[in-house]
This record gives sequence, C-alpha cells and structure tokens, in this order.
Amino acid sequence: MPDTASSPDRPRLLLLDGHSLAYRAFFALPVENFSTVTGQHTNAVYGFTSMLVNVLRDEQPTHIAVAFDKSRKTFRLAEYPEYKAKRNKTPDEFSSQLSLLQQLLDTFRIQHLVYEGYEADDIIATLTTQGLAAGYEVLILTGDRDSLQLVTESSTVLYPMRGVSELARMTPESVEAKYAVPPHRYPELAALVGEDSDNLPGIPGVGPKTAAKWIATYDGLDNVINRADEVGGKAGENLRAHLDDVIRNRRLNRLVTDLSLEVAPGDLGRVEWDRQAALALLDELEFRGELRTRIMDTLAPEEEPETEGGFELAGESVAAGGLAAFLSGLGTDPVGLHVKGSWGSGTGRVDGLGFAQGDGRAAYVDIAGLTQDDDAALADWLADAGRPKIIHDANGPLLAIGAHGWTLAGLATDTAMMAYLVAPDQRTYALADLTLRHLKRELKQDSGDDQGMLFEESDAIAETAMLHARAVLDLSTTLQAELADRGGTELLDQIELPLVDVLVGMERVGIAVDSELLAGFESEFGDSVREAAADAYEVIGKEINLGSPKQLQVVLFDELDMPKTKRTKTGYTTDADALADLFEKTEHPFLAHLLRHRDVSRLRQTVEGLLKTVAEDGRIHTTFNQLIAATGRLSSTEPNLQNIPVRTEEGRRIRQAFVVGSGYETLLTADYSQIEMRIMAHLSEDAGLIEAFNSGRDFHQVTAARVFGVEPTEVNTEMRAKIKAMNYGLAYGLSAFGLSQQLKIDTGEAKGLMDEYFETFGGIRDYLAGVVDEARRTGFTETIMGRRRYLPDLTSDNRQRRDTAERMALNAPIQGSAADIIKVAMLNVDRALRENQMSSRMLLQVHDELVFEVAAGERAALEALVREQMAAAADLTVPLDVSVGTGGSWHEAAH
DNA sequence: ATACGAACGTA
DNA sequence: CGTACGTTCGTATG
Repeated sequence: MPDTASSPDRPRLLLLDGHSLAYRAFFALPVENFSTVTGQHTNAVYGFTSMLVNVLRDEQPTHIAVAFDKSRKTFRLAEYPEYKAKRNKTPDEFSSQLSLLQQLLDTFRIQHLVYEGYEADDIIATLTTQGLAAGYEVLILTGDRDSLQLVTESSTVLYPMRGVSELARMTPESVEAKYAVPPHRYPELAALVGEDSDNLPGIPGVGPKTAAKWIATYDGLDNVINRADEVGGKAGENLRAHLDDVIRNRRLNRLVTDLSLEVAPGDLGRVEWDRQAALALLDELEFRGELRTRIMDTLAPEEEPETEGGFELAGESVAAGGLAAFLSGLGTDPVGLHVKGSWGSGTGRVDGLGFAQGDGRAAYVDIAGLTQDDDAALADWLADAGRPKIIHDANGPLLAIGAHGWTLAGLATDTAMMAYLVAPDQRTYALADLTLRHLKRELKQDSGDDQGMLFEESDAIAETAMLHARAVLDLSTTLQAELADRGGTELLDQIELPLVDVLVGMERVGIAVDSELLAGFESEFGDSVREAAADAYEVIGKEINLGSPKQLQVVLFDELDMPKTKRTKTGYTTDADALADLFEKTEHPFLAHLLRHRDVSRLRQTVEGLLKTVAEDGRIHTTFNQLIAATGRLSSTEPNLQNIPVRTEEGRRIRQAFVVGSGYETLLTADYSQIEMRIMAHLSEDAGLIEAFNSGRDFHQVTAARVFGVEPTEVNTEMRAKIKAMNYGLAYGLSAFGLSQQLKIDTGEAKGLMDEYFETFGGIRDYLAGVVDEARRTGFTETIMGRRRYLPDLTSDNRQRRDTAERMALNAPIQGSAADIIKVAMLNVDRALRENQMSSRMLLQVHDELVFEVAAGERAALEALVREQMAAAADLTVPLDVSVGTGGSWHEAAH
C-alpha cells in the first residue's frame, strides 16, 4: 500500500490532467497493440484509464475531476506566439481518442472540466487552491511538471515515470530532493532552465543544478533577476543576455489559481458509475481482460445502486408427494421455468425446477426427491401444451428434460431468444446480463430480511432457481414488448421458437462416425506431418517450431532474407496466401514443405478433435447455437461440424468418416444452389439476373455471357471464373481491390470488371446502394422474414467503422434471408416427416445444406419430401433450386 | 491458469 | 481493402 496517511474523515480531492496523461499514454503504449477491429485507436484511452483506475484504487479519493485543455488558443499563446510551437501537430490518432475518453468518464460519472483560453493545469491549480483552503487533501495526477508548484504539505503531485504504470509521489520533500528547490520555486527553476515541450527556451548552459544554486544563493528568482549583474561566469553572461526569456518563461509557467469555475471542490464528490453504459463502452473499446476486471473491482466493489435493486421473492420448496397439487394450482397463465441441471453433446440432466407465477409466488422442486406420483404429475404438466412455460435459452434445458424421459410442450417464449432477436449483435444473453440490460435490475434477491420467504430453512439452490424463474417471467413481459416494437414477434413464434425442438432433436440424434477410419486418417496425416517437417528442417538445416509464426518470421525474413509480407500486429504475416506469393517469387523449397506441413497438421488436428468428441453411442453430437450469429445463421460447436473440410480432396476424405448409422439405409444431403444470389435476384428485381436463374442454365456462365456480351457457349473458363468471383463477392461488399487480389489481376482491371457487371445488372447496383441508404435511415437492415440487424456505425464519423458497417448492411439481408429460408425448410421438413410418419431424420445443417439419415425404404420418399419442402420454403421471383445426393457417407452423398 | 492474436476450416 | 462463424496453437500475461 502506498503511504497515504491521512485522517480518515478528511476529504480527499483527486485532480487529473486528462490531456497530458492521455498524451503520455499515447506515446508510451504501442498503438498497434491498442486498436479495435474497426481500426479505432485506443492506446491513449487505455493508458489513461489504467492510471485512473489504479489511483482510484490506491488513493480512494472522495472527490474527483479531470481537467482538459480547451484548445491551443490560450492566454499563453496570445502572449507568446511561439508557445508550444515546436510541438508536432497532434496526431489524429490521438485527437479521436479524447472524445472517447470523455465518454468513458461520463459513464464513470467523473466530471471533466475545460475552460476557454486556459489549460488543464490552470483548472487544477484553481481547484487545488480552493480545495486546500477548504481543508481538503489534494492529489494531482499529471504528466506536466508545471504542476509541481502546487505541491504543499497537503497537496501531492503524482507524476508518471516510465510509461503509465509507475507513479512518483511528489511531496515537498521529494521535490526538494529532486530539484533542490522547494515546490513553490520549481517554476522559477523551470523559467531559468526552460521547457522544451512548451517551446520555452531557457538560458544556454544553465541546467537544473546551476538554476537551483542561483535561486538558493540569491533567495528566489526575483533576486536573481535583480542582481543578474553579480552573477559570474559564462552562465552569468548568458543569464544577462536572456533575461527577457526568463521573465517571460516565469510569466507563462505561473499557473492561474483564480479561474471562475462553475464547480467547486464540494461539487466533485464521487458518484456511482453508470455501469451499463460503461460496460457497453468498454465492449466497444475492446477493453477486456485484466483492465476490465480492475475497473470492475475498483468501481463496483459491491453493489450497483443505479439499478432499481433486485427481485422480490416469495416461495417455497415443494415437499415430496405434493407436486401434483402444486402443479394443478399453477393454472394456465405462463409460468417462468428455470431448469437447474447440466446439458451438452445431445444430452443432459435435470436436478431441479424453479417456478415463478404471475401472482408473485415462486417454488422449487428437487428432482431427486420426487415420488412416482410426483414424477408422473410433472411429466403430464411438462407435456401439456395448455400449460405455457417460459424458459431462458431453452435448447439446453430441453435436452436435459428429454434425457430424463420427459417431453416439453407449450414453450410460450424464450427470454434469451427474444433478447437475441431484439439485438442480435450482443455478445451475451446470459440471464444476469439481460436483467441489467432490459430491466435495470441485478439478478439477485432484494436485500433486507427474508421475511417474504416461507422457507423453513435457507436453501440457496432453491432460492437461486426461484430467483431465476422470477427474472425470466419479469423479463418476458418487457422483451415481448420490445420485440413487438421491432416487428420480430412473428419471426419468434413462427420460426425461432418452433426450431428449438428441431435442433434439440438433431443434437440428441447426432451423426454416426467410423472411428476406425478416423483413427486411420489420424496416423496417415500424422506420418505426412512428420515427413513435411523433416523435409522442411533439412532445407534450413535446423529444427524450429513450424507452428510458430514468430520463429517462422526469423527464418523467412532474417535468415533467408525473403521480401517482407503484409504486416500484422505482431510482425509480418506468414499466412498461406503470403507464403504462396513468396514461393512464386523465390521458389524456395522450404516454403513448399512449410505449406504442406500446415495443410496436413490442420487435417490431423481436425481428425483428432473429431475423435475426441465421439460419444459412447459411436456418434458425434454437436451443439447448434441459435443465438450467436448476428445475421440469423446457426453456429455449431463441440465440435464444429459446419467447417469440416471439403475444398481439397485430401481434406474431403474426412467426410468419409461421417457415415450412416446402423438400422438406416443411407445418408442424404440436400443443398440450395446459389441461394444468396437467388435472394439478391429476388430482392433487387433485376430482370437480367432473374432471367439467368429462370433459364435453368449454369448461372455463372450465363451471367458471364451477359457481362462480356457473348453467347453463353462462348464463355471460357477464365471469364466464368471472374464472374463467379464477382457473383460471390457481391454479397460481401467486395471492393475492386479485393476482387483484384482474389483473381490476381490488377485493380484497374477489377474495377473495369465491376463497372461492366453493374452496367449489365443495374438492378443489383441500385439494390445494394438502396440497402445501405435505407439502413442508414432506419438504423437497421431487414431480411425477408423481418429479422433485423441494427447497425449504428453506419453513421459513424470514423471511415473504417462506417465502411465495415456498410458491408455488414449489404450482407445481412442476404445472408440473413438465406438463414430464414433454410430454417423454414427445416421446420417444414420436420413437420412433413412426422405427418408422413417417416423414420428418416435430419442430422445436420450447414447453412445451405441439410444432412439426413434415411430409414430403410424411405430414400425416394425422403428425397421428394426434402426437395418439395426446401423449394417451397420461400416464395421468390426465382426458383429455389435444390440438389440432392445420397451415399453411405457424407463424402459419398456429395453431388 | 488465462487471454489474445494468427491462422484456417466452412458457407 | 469481403460477410458470418469456431478451433487450435503459440505467446504474452498474471
């Protein structure tokens, strides 16, 4: 702990010089390590915040303010046009951070002050003077040494040494020890020595030593000036020659202590921070990890009174044997249901259930203590669609309920799902986050005594489960209204909620794998890895870690002296594209071995990962996450079955290990061809594009023919490849540069190609431009099923952020509509399978592809059903083309 | 132990 | 200087 001896009741005022501290941080922290994905630099904000939080933690001030310079036009500049003239123009990368910093201070509810014509120092000097007069202890955190003149027995300057992590505690003693003058004489010394950073030249040949000696000898600067004649030596001559400078310096470095500020120290008392806003801003700045925790620990040690508190709870544990009576008393109003348990990999376990009713009552049921009658009653209630349940993030709980042998019907809504549809870009939809985000309440019981509780004994598990159920029920009302406002109710009710059951079913079933085949691949790829590594080592004459970009950079760029590639944050990229370029230039065999090593290492690692996830039933049960992708797509984890290799034949072999399970006939895959382009054709109403699809011919060929003005039969491979790249790139907001990179043509040619394309398909150009315009106006994009994505950055004044948001706006309706369509198809296929009492089942979804396990004798019927349902999932102005393949493995079922 | 960036797999 | 994801590894932090 620092030495902060002070009487406990003496108020402590902390004053910070925002400008000087942020400026220091800006140069102390490497900017390349501190910028967000959007390109916003944050090193100054980061460094300042880090210092601020440390000092808040260590010094525990009762009052606080941050002062900023208003502009360069200060009274000092007016008096001395050269003031700070040498200082380089403030970099834009710095200026743009000041407003972020002030936003952050706002969320911390820390006042920041400016005063026209004066500098931060002057504000601090004024407040220090007032504070000291009022009996405060004052702490000044600044990177400007002028403030040392403010040091007294009751006021201390904290001055950053080396970077931003160490602070020197400048007391009268330490100032005197360091500069050999008392604090109030520091500016006298500075006037003699000069201050480079302010462009205040001092006396040549006079450093702090000489200056201090003079001040001591003559008792102050005034006397040094008055008796300048008496000062001997070369330095003395210089003094007489530069007296005017000295006098001017002293005038300029005297801080103003009597500004008429709108606030006084008494107005600067600490206030609770705006936790929500702060966390949102920290997210935006991508401040994670250690600093974020430090902020949390320092600014929110216990509770956050800005929320309206927690939840009221009144309830009890249901005793064994009493469940039937309890459940029948629940009635037909929606019940908040919290499932306590665990789940994943297609299965789960229920430990307990928390209930919350609309009348405020709650209850908890411990599954372990159920009688047979209880279990039966619960099974009935759960399966009764007339007893509506509201669950938070129901997919996992449904797995657990299913694994217990129960079925759940009547899922009225899902709070996590609603929150996702309201704002699909959020990182988390955890219940505790949602109560804060949407109810401004902490997920905790209202403090105070437990009088409302009917517990015989305190049961933390039951209390928590009831609390969660209560929060879910409360949240559902708010979220329902928010979602209705955003036009998402139908999407929820018609698509997302019904899809939960389908996905849970797919996860539960899983897909069969041939583990022995996988094991064979593992050793095969392993051999290839060793070979490639040995070959690579031989070329360079030593063994390095080929998986370490850092070691690779040394070999490639230092030892082999290859041309530098594109920069990354930490050096130069060694990605496959760059290595391939290098190989073209140098033909160095090391590169070939390295690329080979990369490929086979990845394949081996993919196989190893898959093997680890094979369950006891010989199948892999992925988890489909419905609340991750902002566009509405699903994602797949543990393992990710949506990125199994397919591009190269070697990788594609891995799909041979995904096989039909015993008792089934074959696998069937069905995918939409060019669904995103079809959606573009539909949304843009471009006649040429629509016609291209309706012609039924090869789409890329036909569009290429149109663009190049030739007959489709005259389209050669190269022409088709170019237009194919263009077709695919359109939905991503492809630039001429990007296209040129991909096609390895120059930018001019790529530009010409794009112009030609848009000339031919004007509807596409107009549509893409219109999407962005509309999104900028409304703030969101929308898919054909009304799924919205909000993109506030469309109006950002940061060009990079804006450009990124524009590409998102281009892509979201297209990718999102495709996601909508395949979700509808999944629902319809699932329904049709049940209606036809078929045993075939859906196993996987890979964005535009569905994988099925075909029951004996159902192959033809399933194909017909799938084709029909997938094609009918949306009514577009172009047909939805579905291609189907079957085979004993995923590989063979390709088409 | 944990957290992040680089790299790379899919649509 | 093309969108949307998830996983692994190496490396830098604590």
